[in-house]
Order: sequence, then C-alpha cells, then structure tokens
Amino acid sequence: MGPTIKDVAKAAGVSITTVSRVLNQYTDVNPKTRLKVLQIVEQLGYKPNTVARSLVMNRTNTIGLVVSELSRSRKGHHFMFEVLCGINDRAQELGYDLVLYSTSPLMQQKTPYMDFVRQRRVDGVLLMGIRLDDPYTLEVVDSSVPSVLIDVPLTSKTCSYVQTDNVRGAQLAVEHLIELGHTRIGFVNGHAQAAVSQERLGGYLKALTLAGLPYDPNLIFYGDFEQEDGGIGVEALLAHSPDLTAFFFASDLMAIGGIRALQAGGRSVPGEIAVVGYDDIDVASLVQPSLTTIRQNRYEMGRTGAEALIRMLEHQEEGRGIVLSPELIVRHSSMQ
Amino acid sequence: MGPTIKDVAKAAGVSITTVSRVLNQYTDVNPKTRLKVLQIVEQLGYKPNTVARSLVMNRTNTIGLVVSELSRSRKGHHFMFEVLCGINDRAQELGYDLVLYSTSPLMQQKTPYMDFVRQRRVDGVLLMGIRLDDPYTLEVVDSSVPSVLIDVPLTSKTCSYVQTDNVRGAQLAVEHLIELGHTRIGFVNGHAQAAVSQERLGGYLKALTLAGLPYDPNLIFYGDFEQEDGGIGVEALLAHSPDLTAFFFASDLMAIGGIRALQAGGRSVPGEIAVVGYDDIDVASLVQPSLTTIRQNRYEMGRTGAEALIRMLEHQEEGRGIVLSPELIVRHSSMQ
DNA sequence: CTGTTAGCGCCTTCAG
DNA sequence: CTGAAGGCGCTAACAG
Repeated sequence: MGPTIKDVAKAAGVSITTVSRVLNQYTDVNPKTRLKVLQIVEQLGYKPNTVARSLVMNRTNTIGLVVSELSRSRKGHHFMFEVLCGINDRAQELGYDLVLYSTSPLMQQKTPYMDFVRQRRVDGVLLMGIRLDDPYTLEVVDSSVPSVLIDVPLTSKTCSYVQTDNVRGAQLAVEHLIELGHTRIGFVNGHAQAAVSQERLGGYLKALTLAGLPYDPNLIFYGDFEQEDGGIGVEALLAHSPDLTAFFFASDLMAIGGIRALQAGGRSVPGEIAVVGYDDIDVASLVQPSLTTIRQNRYEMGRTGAEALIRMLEHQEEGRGIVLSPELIVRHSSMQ
Repeated sequence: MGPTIKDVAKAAGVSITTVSRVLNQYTDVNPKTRLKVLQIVEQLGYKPNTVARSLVMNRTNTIGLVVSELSRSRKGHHFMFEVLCGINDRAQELGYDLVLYSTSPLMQQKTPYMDFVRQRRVDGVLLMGIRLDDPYTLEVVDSSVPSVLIDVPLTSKTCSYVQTDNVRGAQLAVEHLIELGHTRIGFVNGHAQAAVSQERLGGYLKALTLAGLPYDPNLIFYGDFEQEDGGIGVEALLAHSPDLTAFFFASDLMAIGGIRALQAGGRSVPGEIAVVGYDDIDVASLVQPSLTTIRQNRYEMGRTGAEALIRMLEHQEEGRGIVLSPELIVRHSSMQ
C-alpha cells in the first residue's frame, strides 16, 4: 500500500524514531531535521497507519454509537437522525471517528456490553434508543468504559447522560392547554420503560397540580410513540371520558395519529379538541392542522453528547447529567 | 485491559500459534487441544484484539460511509436515513463495522480520496449524497479502493453503483398524469449536478414522446430538492405558462412546497392542478392532500449497496451497476 | 499436529 | 538532539 514510517526515515536519512518525533509534535528535534522530514512526508504522501498507532497506544480515537432497533422502529427516524448528525459533527471536529452499531434486546443478552466494547476497541460509547429494562442499561452504568446515554438519566463515574428536560417540556405543553381554558386533558404517553415517559408524566402532573386541577388516572394512556398508538389512545380515553377537550401526546407521531382518529370520529381539531405533541419533527409543521408541540434540539443533544464523552475520555472527567431546555412551539392544533 | 492470546496460551499450556489456529478455524488441530483452548477462552472471557489482527492482516473488516453534507441539508434526512439503516444492517450481517464520515466539497478538495481511505484504513467505501461535480466523484471511480456510489451511475473495475431506475420512475409519474388527461405538465426538477436529475428529465421526456406530446423547455424548472424550491418553481412556471394543469416534482419536499404555493395562490390540488412527487418520504402520506409519488426502496438500496461492496471486497468482483425498480404510489394529490 | 521465528507499523524508554 | 532496541497482540510461513 502506501509508504510507511520506515520509507520516510530512509528517504530523509534519519531514524524511524526521529520521524515519529516529528510526527508527534515533539519539541526536541532540530528544526532542520524536522523540516527535512516534513518535506519527505509531503513528497511521499505519507499517512500514518492509524491501526498500528492504535495498537501501541491502546486507543483508537474512535467512539461507538450504539442504537437499539435502529431500523426497526419508524419512530426513531425522526428523532435519531438529527442526534446522529450532531454526534457525528462534533466527533469529527474533535478528531474522532464514529462507528455505528445497532443492537436489539436479544443481542444485548447474548453479548455483554464489555465484550462488545473490548472487541470493537472503541474508546467510548454513546447509546441511544435503549430502554430502562434493556440489558445494556445497567451494564453501561457499571462498566469502566466511558459512556453517554441519550435520554436515560443515569450517571456513574464513567457514565454521563444527555436529555432535554422532559418534566419541563410536558409542563409547558399542559400549561399551554390550561391557559387556553382546558381542564380535562388527556395524556397519551410513551411506553413506561422509556425514561422520558416517566418524566413527562411528572410534568403533566406538575402542571395540573400547579393549576389546582385534579389528577385523574383514567386520562392517561400508554402507547409506544408510534402513529397508530395515538389513534388507539384517543379512542380509549374518549370512550371512558367523553368530556375531554384536549390531548397531550408524548410524540408528534402519536399526535398525528390521534388527530386523524379524532377527525375520523367527526371531531374537529382544534375546533372541538386541542392537541399538543412532542418532538417537533419535520412533519409537525406540514400536517393539517399544523402541530403545536414541544421542540427538542436533537442536533444539539448529539453534539453535547459527543462532547461530553470525549471530555471524559481526554480529561478523565467524571460522569454527569446534562439537561437541555425544551421549547413550546405554538401552531394551529391548539388554536382557539 | 482484558486477557490476550498470550494469557490463553499460557493457561492452556500451548503455544500462541495453537491458540491462533483454534481461533481461526484451522482444521489441523488436535480435537482435545482445541477443546482445551476453547474452554480457557470461555473461562477467561478472551476476546481477540481486532486492532492487532487488522494490523497483521492488513484489513479492518470495516467499511466507511461517506456522506456529503450530512447535517447541512434537510432534504437528506428523509432519504439518507433509511439508506443508512439498510447499509448498517447488511454490513452487520456480513460481519463488517460501519464508520460514518461526512464531507463537504471543501473538505474533498483538501483531502484526496485516497488519503482519506488510507488513513482510516477502511476496506471499502460507500458514498452517498455526492454530486457529479464533487471532487471525490472522479477520484472514487479511478481509485483502487472498492467503492459503491449511491445514486451516481458510474462504474469502474473497483467501483459499483446502486440506484433506483430514475428514467422509469419519472416516466411512471408523467404517464400517470397523462392518463389522467393532462397535456401541459410542469416539471420541477432537482439541480442539474445530481445524476438523478438528468435521468428524471429523460423519463419526463420519454413519457411525453411516447404519448405524442410536444416538449416545451419552458415547462422545466431546476430547484435544489428543498421544500422552498417547489414553491419557487411553481410560481416561475405558472408565470410563464398559466395553462399548466399538472406538476411533477423531483422530490416530495418540493412537491409539498409546490402544493402550498398553489393553495396560497388560490388553486386547489388536485381540483385544478394535479401533483406527483418523488421519493415517498414519510410525510407524503400525512400531508393534505396526501401525495401521489414515486417510491424508492431506500432501505433496500442501502442493503444492496453494502452487499455489493462486500462482494467486491471478498470475491474480487468487478464494479457493476445495480438498478432497483421504482413504484408509483397513487394518493389524493393526483385524484380527479 | 505443534512450537519457533518473523514480522505488521508505530511509539517509547534508554543510552548516547 | 538522535538512534538502537523492545514491544503492542496477532498471524503466517517454516520446521519439526
């Protein structure tokens, strides 16, 4: 293949050691020698072999991104891609390569987290889309490999997390509905094994409490973030409580499914029923009516996560939680 | 870190070589020895160091995915993510790791393709989102590194491509409109430096010709696949030719932008103007009116691309073009 | 069937 | 300021 450090050394008339010194920014090299070496490097088009370097340095300058069910779930598309972009951009800026892995609960059972990491030789790992009950969740927290969890609020010495403030987000959504005069607000949440679901439930309750509204457990439905779950949730909740005038959904996809079901049932949105979603995916502004929702800065979550990981790697920082702010985006689905 | 092959050898009372033989499925090993070694491997939790292996084998079992402007363009999100999933899944099935890189024309100018590949030590590369006039385009074709282009129909001994039949796709779209009785059909194409744009133009013309309709260059507008380009295109074309009754857009995003502009201008879709898009992104079925479009099986493109690359890698297959079939999806935007 | 011997390309003490 | 020597963990002839 290409020239090696040996070729450079020979052509420059110096030892391999000296070339290595020049390449690694050592200062104790004669300026003339340095220049000569750099010249040859340029001329030969020498590129250091990162594999060899990794072997001796025992670090690869590579971080892994582990995604659960990457291609299975449609809900992921909207959320994950931008996080991925953010991670990728920041990692690249900081000089790290990004390797992608998708897992499933089944695979996680077969291959322990540490085995996985040790074999791939990544310096650190970001994980996204994993649930509280996934095998890796605990392993990640306990392991000695620097890791960052996206949307799972757990920390340890070697484990950080990044998420948007879900309590606050849900609170913003529900307070918005309350301000519009709604008092009977249905909540179609995500599945209970998502950390975000628990937090959003907290925000929903907090908003009710602060407004002095009663908590009615019959107004809550647990779906799986997918579009169809929205419709199912709406019907289930309305069947039991026909007096609902507003719905808060834990994902935009569910909100869209919910709106479709409402419209199919002859109820107009926002005329009779107000709707707020969560995420602000691209579609949110394109559907009719356009969706009032809670925006998460997904790209920034990715960037922040990558940066947090690399700081742990390079400065032995301890794990910590990073919480970004959500934002209420008012559109037509909640207009009076 | 973990145990090395040396530890296994010592514990098993054999030489390193023998352990290596067992690990690499050599047949000339005493069954008893093999068993003993495997036992120790299991017991110690030994995992081979892929970096060391890569160094001596001179191959990393890793493929790169180079994406141009990954996070810049919104148009990419919808298309690229599913291709990515397909690539990732197939690569994983075939035992390869996937490393992600985003480039820009500027970066491509600074770092030649070969330098890039040699430094990262990937065995092969898939490229997506690059334009005909991107620096890498030619380099990829000429280079000795096995590569696969997504949506750029160029081949060489070491370079394959995967795409959906864009001539056919555009033809399906336009023929559908013609069958509905339209004879003055505007075409909002993508930018001319995308290979797909040239081909879709070909399909548009083919459909017209086969139907005996005249070709009017004034009915064609070149956008950049983004939503706003659709609106701009529609207005430009209508200003010149107010008699248009149908539009074909080279992307669903442009189609949505176009529909918005038409509606804002007081023209109903599909009542007065019929619209067909391209891609069948998620949103297509959610907008109002739902979008008639040409579906590309993006996931399959990714899988096929990864597989083609790995076949070149493992069986020294020569580069070839792979063309998948598009499909017309009829929805409301073209209904009479 | 198994061990010995050489590296893969690079970094890093340790002596000059 | 520079070179020689050893080793990272693994594979691959080459002898036995």
